Parts: sequence; structure tokens; C-alpha cells
Amino acid sequence: MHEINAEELLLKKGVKPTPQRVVITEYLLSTHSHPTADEILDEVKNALPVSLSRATVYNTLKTLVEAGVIQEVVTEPGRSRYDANVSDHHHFVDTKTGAVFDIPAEVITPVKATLDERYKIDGYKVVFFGTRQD
Amino acid sequence: MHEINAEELLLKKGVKPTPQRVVITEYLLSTHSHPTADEILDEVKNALPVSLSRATVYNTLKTLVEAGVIQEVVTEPGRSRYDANVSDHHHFVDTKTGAVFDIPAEVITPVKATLDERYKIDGYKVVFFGTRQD
DNA sequence: CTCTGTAATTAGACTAAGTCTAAACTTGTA
DNA sequence: TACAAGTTTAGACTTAGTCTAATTACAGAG
Ligand SMILES: [Mn+2]
Ligand SMILES: [Mn+2]
Ligand SMILES: [Zn+2]
Ligand SMILES: [Zn+2]
Repeated sequence: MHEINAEELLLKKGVKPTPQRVVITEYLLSTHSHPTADEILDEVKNALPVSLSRATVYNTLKTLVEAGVIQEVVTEPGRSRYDANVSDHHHFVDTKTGAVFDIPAEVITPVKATLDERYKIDGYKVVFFGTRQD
Repeated sequence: MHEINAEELLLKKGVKPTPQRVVITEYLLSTHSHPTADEILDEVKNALPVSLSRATVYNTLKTLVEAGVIQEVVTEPGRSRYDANVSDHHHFVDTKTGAVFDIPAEVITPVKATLDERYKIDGYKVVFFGTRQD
């Protein structure tokens, strides 16, 4: 097993690996918490030597989403969350704590919709709601 | 077939049918467009004799959601949509136009997830993305 | 090695969605 | 008619996100 390297990943996806982009990507690769932009800003700014502005966090998240390095996840009104897991998967929201967990596509039954021919489905997202122990 | 009456519906759900609540409910019952709070405000304020403030729109939407008269629908970052269809259903987002369509629960295969026993699923929502003709 | 153009970062102004507050209005009941 | 409780209101406020204009970083050319 080899570590995922943020810088290599950015290069592979055609994104110039600036220090700010690298630390944001490293942070997202290191967590499964689906953090918001504000959480990313707090975490990366306080923990790392590089300077980081709010505008750069938003610019970087947009750049990373467009390059396919991360994905935006919307589970609740008001703010987006970000996820370095770009494999085909869905989400589980613990309605007590707000925590968001990954649900691999393989562990759910594929969703088939019988819609009239006007609809052309490109994809779908499933969000589960419930509670999780621990 | 008998018309759905907003005032009766509110009474049945235990919500005092004030003029503002009635017109907002009538508007939501009359459309399938899944409008945002701002769209509701514009539409109801311009088309109806009753006065209506922004705070009342938000207050009323919260009241109606809590009473089960309507549901909040989150399909995109940034704003919520509201839906007088409270039957068990899912949504289809036309990624070209942004329009949101209802998908009855019966026309999709039920989603079964095989998760470890820590997860207790209370429900799920499916959002389809694609395009729709017309 | 320096020059120079382009891309990236920045602070902070700005916007848009939503919340809150305190005062005024409405309504059901006594 | 008087009151209390509930509702509506304008507008201040908050928060997430965008935009702008200035600065900084840096790769390639000379
Ligand atoms: Mn913060
Ligand atoms: Mn408007
Ligand atoms: Zn995820
Ligand atoms: Zn709907």
C-alpha cells in the first residue's frame, strides 16, 4: 500500500500544486468528515505554516471540483461540504450529530427509475438519514 | 374529484389559517415548480391583495414544514425549495434548466443498503440528474 | 540571471439566503 | 370591551459565498 500524495495527485489532474492547494488537498485526503469551506479554512490556517485567505479556499475548492480532485456534497440547506472521495458513492447523515458518512455504491441496490422517454437520467445521488452508533 | 382547499388543509394540520399562510399554501398547492422562498415572496406579494413580509414567508415556511403541510427540498447548494407534495417521492433535476420534477416513490426500485448494524436508517432521498424534453 | 507576462493569492467590499428582534397588529375569549 | 396570546412587520443582523483590484509568485525567454 502506498500513501496518496497530494502534490502528485494535483499534477496528475492538471492542477498546479501551489502550497495552498496542496495543504487543502492534504487535509481533505486525511479526513472522512466532509468538512465545510469554513471548517477547512479554520483547520488549515491554524495548523499549517502557509498563509491562506478565505477567497483562496473558495477558489481552490472550485478548482479542485472542476479538476475532479474532490467533489461537492450537499446534504443540508445552507452550506456545501467537500469530499476527497470521488469514487461512486452515496452518503449517510446522522440526524443527531450531523456527521456525514460514505456509503459505497456497491452496498446499495442500484436505483432504476421507470420514467417516460422525455427523461434522460445521467446519474443520481442517494442520501440516507438516520443514526449511527459510536 | 374535489379541489384541495388550503384553509381546510391548514385547519386539519393544526395551523391557524391566517391570510398570509393561506395564500402561501394556495400558491404551493397550485404549482409543481418547487419554488424558493424568494420566488414565493415575489409571486404571492405581487399577485395577491394581502401584505406579506420576507420574515413572514420564512416563518410560514418553517411552520408549514413542521406541521407536515409542505416539505423542504434541497437539490443544490445555496437555497431551499418548497413542495406541497408531501407524499413519499424523489426528485429529478434538469441540469440544463434547473427545473425540479417529482418522481413518485413507486416508479423507482426500493433502495436497500447492506450496512453494518451500527447504522439505523430512518429514510432516504434520491435526486436524479439529467435532462428532460419539452 | 534578470525580465516579463501570466496565474495565484489576498484583503476586504459586496451579495444573497436566512435569522432575529422589538414593536404593532389580529383574534379568540372573558 | 379588555386582555393575552399568537402573528406579522420592517429592518438590523449573520453567514456562506462571490467579486474586485491590488499584490505576489513563478516559469520561460532572452
Ligand atoms: Mn470559523
Ligand atoms: Mn426576487
Ligand atoms: Zn463522501
Ligand atoms: Zn417534489
